[in-house]
Amino acid sequence: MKVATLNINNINKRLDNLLAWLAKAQPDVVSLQELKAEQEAFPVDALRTIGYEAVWQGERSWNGVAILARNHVPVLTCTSLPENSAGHYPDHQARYIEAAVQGVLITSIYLPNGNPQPGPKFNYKLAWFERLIAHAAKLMASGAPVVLAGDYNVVPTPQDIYPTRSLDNNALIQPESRQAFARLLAQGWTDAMRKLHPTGPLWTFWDYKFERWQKDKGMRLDHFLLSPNLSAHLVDGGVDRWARGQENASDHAPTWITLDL
DNA sequence: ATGTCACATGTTATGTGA
Repeated sequence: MKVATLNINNINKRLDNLLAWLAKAQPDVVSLQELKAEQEAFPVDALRTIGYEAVWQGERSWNGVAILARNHVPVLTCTSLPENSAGHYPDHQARYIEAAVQGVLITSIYLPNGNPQPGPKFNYKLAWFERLIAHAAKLMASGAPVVLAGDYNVVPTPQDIYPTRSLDNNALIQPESRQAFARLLAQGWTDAMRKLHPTGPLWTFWDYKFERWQKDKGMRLDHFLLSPNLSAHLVDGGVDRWARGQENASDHAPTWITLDL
C-alpha cells in the first residue's frame, strides 16, 4: 500500500497539478491538507474520473483536509479532534480527518502554523497539539494499524531545516513545538521517513519567497507516524520533488511511503 | 529585514494568513 501526504495549498487552484501527480505517482491513499475550499467546492467528480474516492472536511478560505483512496471509498471515522479536558479552545477549523482504508486507519493532520510567536496563534498551536497527543494515545492503545499522516508544521530536529538563524523565533522550530512532537513519538510511533533515511535533508516544503526552492533551502514539515504493528512493514518512502518544480505548484512536495501488507 | 501567492473586501488597493 502506497500512502502519500500533500499540503496542496488550494485544491481547486492546483487541481491540474494534483491530477497530474496522482496519475504519475499512483498512490493508494492520499492525505491532503489546506484544501482552501468550502465543503461543496471539493472537486469530487474530477477525482472520481481518475479513480479516487474521497472523504473531506472543507472550510471557507482556509484549512480543509481530505483523504483519498484509489478504487475504494474511505470509511470516515472522525472529522475533528475531540476537545481536551482543558478545552477552552472550541475548534471551528477544519484541521483533522480520519478514515479507514482496507483495514488501515489514516489521518490527515493540518497542525496550526503558530506564527507569529509568541502570541495567541502559538498558544492555539500548542493547545491543538495537546488534543492530538491525547487522541493519538487512544489510537495507540486500541492496537489498530494507524498512519498519522499530515502537515505537522513542526521541524522536528535541526537536521530537518537548512542552516539559518533567521527563523530562530519561528513557531515551526520552537523547543515547545519540538518537545510536543517528541512526546507524540514517545507514545511508540515511528517517524517513517527518518527510519528510512536516518540522516541528511528530507525537505518537504520550500517557501515561495526568497528563491528558497531555487536555492534548495527547505524544511521537513510533513510526516508519517506509524503504529508499531505497521512499522515492520515499511519498505520504501520518498519526496516527489519534481512536483514542487512544476508550474503553479504548492509550496509543499508530495511525500509518500509504501507498506508491504 | 525581504523579494510569493491567494483570498476577501470591495478597489483601482490593502490587510490577512501561510
